[in-house]
Amino acid sequence: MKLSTRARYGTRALLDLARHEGEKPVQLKEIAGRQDISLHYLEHIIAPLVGAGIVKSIRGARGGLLLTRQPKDVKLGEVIQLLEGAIAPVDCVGDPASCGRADRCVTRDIWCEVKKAIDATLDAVTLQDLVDKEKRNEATRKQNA
Amino acid sequence: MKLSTRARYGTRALLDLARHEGEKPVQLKEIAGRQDISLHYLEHIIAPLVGAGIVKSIRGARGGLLLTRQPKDVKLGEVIQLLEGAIAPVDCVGDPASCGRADRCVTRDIWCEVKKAIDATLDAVTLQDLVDKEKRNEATRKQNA
DNA sequence: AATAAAGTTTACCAAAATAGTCAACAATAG
DNA sequence: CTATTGTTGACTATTTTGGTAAACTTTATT
Repeated sequence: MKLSTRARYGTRALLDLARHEGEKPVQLKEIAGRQDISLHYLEHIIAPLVGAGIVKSIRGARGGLLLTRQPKDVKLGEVIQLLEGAIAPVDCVGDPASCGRADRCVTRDIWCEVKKAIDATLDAVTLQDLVDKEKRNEATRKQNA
Repeated sequence: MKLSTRARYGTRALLDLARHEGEKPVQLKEIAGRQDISLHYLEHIIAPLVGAGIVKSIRGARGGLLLTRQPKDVKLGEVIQLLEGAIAPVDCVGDPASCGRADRCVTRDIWCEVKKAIDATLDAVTLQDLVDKEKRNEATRKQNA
């Protein structure tokens, strides 16, 4: 039950993008630098997000990335789904045909509930929530310094 | 976010054990047969459960496995934990030192919540619950047949 | 004591998934 | 035209997972 680093890095990258977005596009290179992620690897991670239309990319000089929606309209569940594929603890949750026992398997019911619990948790959080939280954290740290 | 087959098989095996347990120990071979799991593989899966004392093994002729507690006292969360290791979507959830950013990382907070959601779901179910559910299922199937 | 029936342990292997790098390419601003 | 930036696909290394095999230990039975 581990989250892939793609999902972790991708979430961090989106959060970074949300925080630094303004008029100008944010460059992959900047995000990679701030988040300590290899630029090349980050390219691959961002790709599915561009593909899904969550972020828009602008090529060429002065190019970069932009969010296509407001951070408050981007649920974490959607992001993880794109980076990680569907959150199904076992295949038969999404695809009952994948196991001959699915129709009478009581453990399957449990895995379904687990999936629901995860989805609910992730869908309750938006990028904006993360941005806000990060800002609050930083303010607190500054006070204590 | 996949569950390993060890966790799936292990849960099925324990459920099988709980259902067939009586005075006599239940043999690995029987469980393997009923649950369609390779005997050799099942041995590996059961090992940590024996180690943790959830099941007791009796060697030699007429040996087999026994549950050391009543099925109603075995929470699924505990079982999965043993088979799968701690349910930590990312390492820093269980071990903040594993990532230098843990102290100020807001995404980490989310992963912690996901963990909590999963744990809560799994801890709400016991082996007895599964046994009961399976029995009910079978009764229903028989009626409809 | 001998033997057969269990579980235990260790070693090993193959396939798949994951993490990451590299280099050629495409688009765009200036 | 050219420097800058994202895109893509090929490639590699590592880890995890799923599984098999064989030697070993313990115990019941005769």
